[in-house]
Amino acid sequence: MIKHDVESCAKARLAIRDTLDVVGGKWKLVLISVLRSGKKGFNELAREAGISPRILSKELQELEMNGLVSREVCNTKPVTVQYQLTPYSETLNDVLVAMEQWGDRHRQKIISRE
Amino acid sequence: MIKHDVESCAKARLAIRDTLDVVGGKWKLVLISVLRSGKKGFNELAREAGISPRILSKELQELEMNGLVSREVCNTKPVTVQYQLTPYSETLNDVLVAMEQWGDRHRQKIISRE
DNA sequence: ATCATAACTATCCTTTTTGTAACTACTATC
DNA sequence: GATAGTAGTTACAAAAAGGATAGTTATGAT
Repeated sequence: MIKHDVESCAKARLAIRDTLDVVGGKWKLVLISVLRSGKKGFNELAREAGISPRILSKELQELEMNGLVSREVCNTKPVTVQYQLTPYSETLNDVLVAMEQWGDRHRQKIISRE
Repeated sequence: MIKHDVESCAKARLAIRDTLDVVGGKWKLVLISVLRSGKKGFNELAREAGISPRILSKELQELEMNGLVSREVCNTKPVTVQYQLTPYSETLNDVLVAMEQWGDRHRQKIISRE
């Protein structure tokens, strides 16, 4: 059960702001979602997510700083870099799942009433 | 269990984008969170959320358009308006709760390692 | 030597978002 | 009449976010 008094709501607001600070914005959750299908290279990620390199680079750095994504440089012919989710990123599963489900159902709702 | 193949991930990304379109941004979820403690007037909401009237007005309109908040004009001495969550907004509970918990735990994590 | 690929970075620019401050309309009170 | 409270709106400015394009470094293939 969730409390709705003034004090607990202030806490809730703070927590939501914190979450938004880390995974808010247009790309963070999308990138995490993409990375759930396995580690990816930079360009691969850019293609799959439909994001420009400049933004991708910035977003990945932020995700890395927050411990959600790890960057691994591989000693391949042309140096490649692999990005993958960290174990800590799994703590976001509930958020991810909740948003996926809600988005899906909301879309159904919109479509069905047109 | 969650699938991670290319196809289901594309769907997941779409759903996440949809969700972000509706409740993304700096204020939407915060306002919903504030409104969970009961119906509020315009200025009351502005004060509690720390948001300027201009933004508040815009955000409330969008929330209303998406069926998450309802606006009720009351016939009081100075006309007052009550904003409150709709039943449909309850479908966001999982998202809200997940984000509140994650934000809270993430904060703990950050604090404890400083 | 030239071209291609991977992973970025730099520059420039546009759009979106957010904020400030002032102002409107209406009523009630001092 | 002046002032205050409610619910906004308007005009303007600043900042943040996002995007397009080209360039850089490094390596290997042709």
